[in-house]
Amino acid sequence: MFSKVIISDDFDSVNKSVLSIVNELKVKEVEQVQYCDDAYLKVKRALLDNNPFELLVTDLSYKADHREQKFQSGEELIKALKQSDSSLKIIVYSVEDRPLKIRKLVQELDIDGYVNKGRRGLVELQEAIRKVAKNEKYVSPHLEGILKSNNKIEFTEYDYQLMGLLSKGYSQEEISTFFAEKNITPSSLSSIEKKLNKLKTEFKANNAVHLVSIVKDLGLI
Amino acid sequence: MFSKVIISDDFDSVNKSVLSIVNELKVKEVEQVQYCDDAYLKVKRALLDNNPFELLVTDLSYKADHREQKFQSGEELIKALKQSDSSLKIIVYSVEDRPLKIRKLVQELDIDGYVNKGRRGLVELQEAIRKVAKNEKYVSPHLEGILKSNNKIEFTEYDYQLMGLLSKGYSQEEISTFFAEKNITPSSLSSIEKKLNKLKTEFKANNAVHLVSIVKDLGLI
DNA sequence: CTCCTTTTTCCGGATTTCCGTAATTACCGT
DNA sequence: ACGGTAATTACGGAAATCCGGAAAAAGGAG
Repeated sequence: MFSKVIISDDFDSVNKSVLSIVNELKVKEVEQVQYCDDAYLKVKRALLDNNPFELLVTDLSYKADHREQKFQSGEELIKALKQSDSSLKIIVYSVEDRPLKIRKLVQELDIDGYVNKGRRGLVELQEAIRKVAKNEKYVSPHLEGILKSNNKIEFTEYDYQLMGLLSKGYSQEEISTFFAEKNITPSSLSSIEKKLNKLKTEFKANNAVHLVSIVKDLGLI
Repeated sequence: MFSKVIISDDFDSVNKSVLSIVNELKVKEVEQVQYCDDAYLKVKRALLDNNPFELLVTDLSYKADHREQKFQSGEELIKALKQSDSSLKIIVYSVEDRPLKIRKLVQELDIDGYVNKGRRGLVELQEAIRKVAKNEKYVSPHLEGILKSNNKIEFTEYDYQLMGLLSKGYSQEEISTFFAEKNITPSSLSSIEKKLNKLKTEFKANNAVHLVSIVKDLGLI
């Protein structure tokens, strides 16, 4: 089992109960924070002190408040930490259950565990910590399926911008001139129509309104 | 202080820590549930047994799972309970921070307290319980402002349906025939255009896509 | 019932989106 | 440099939307 763990979650209600189940596991040293930046600083500090954390349990979304933050989300935090300290294990504990998001975390960012907050979230989290301590991976049982499904809809930076502008009320022509100004290709009205069409068939949308609605629900924009 | 309290939240992580802070308040009898239906049944049962609950602390959104539920949300639960037992005090403990939703709860459903889950949520919740026990009302400090602002955009059932269909990919003409079939007036294409226009100016939207995007962000659909 | 106001419907034209096809350009390997 | 393929752009017509104004219907007050 781990001997030094850090917990990061903005809600005190979650933080508190996660702390208690980590304590049940007889972890000697446990710290908890409510901001990504604090988590980052503590991990870095411990590393410099030659007494590094072995596990980070973190949420994904953090409410913004008066405190200015460098890292706005758990994902950013993880990216930064993965670069500097590859030995730190990471378990994400979040309500997020959208396939694309989770797949990105597990496959690209290579986290060690993903536990979905839910009715049995704490139980699963305890199980996850045990597994990860044994160098195994863990993903909430009801989510494992979605990682395997080769749902290979790829959503590029271009798509992201396009849908973003559309949802902000830009007409297709306005998007065209916008792209032209920023030297983003393709920028012609025709190309934008084509791209939109492709996205509409991919996401089975009837029209632009529907498409934006779907993409928002999937959390892609 | 209360002597009999029921806590309802689908996440075990939240449920657990809410329980602990209620216990700190020396409440004799505390029960907790993870489904709205269970909360309803327990409250009703206790009422019949002449040993009613005095306070309900509940979340608003409940994840659906395998168990079939009569009440899908905390709001539905509250509506039902308010009808049958007017003496039961209710505090909502939720991440929801959208003005319209909260105003509805506080003003229409007449709940006794609204605590926003956040970094100091538990502290606020304890304060809320103390106040409500003294027959006072409580709303999280940072949210009080939004209740006063006379932001009187009213969103009717008609608007709700209209925007819902639009976001599901219906064309305006399809919505027209749909309304005609269901005897929802006005149903003519022109009226729908007019209504849409009104909503567009109200929400400062450039077009239909923009409007749906805004309304989704506000949580109105 | 009559007058007046509001709501709903009808209508016409401008604009935008939608959709297929054709022309042009860019890219790549040989 | 050349041919071939893919990506981008251009274009034209149909459909949908956007936007006013006017007609018709509904509702309310006296």
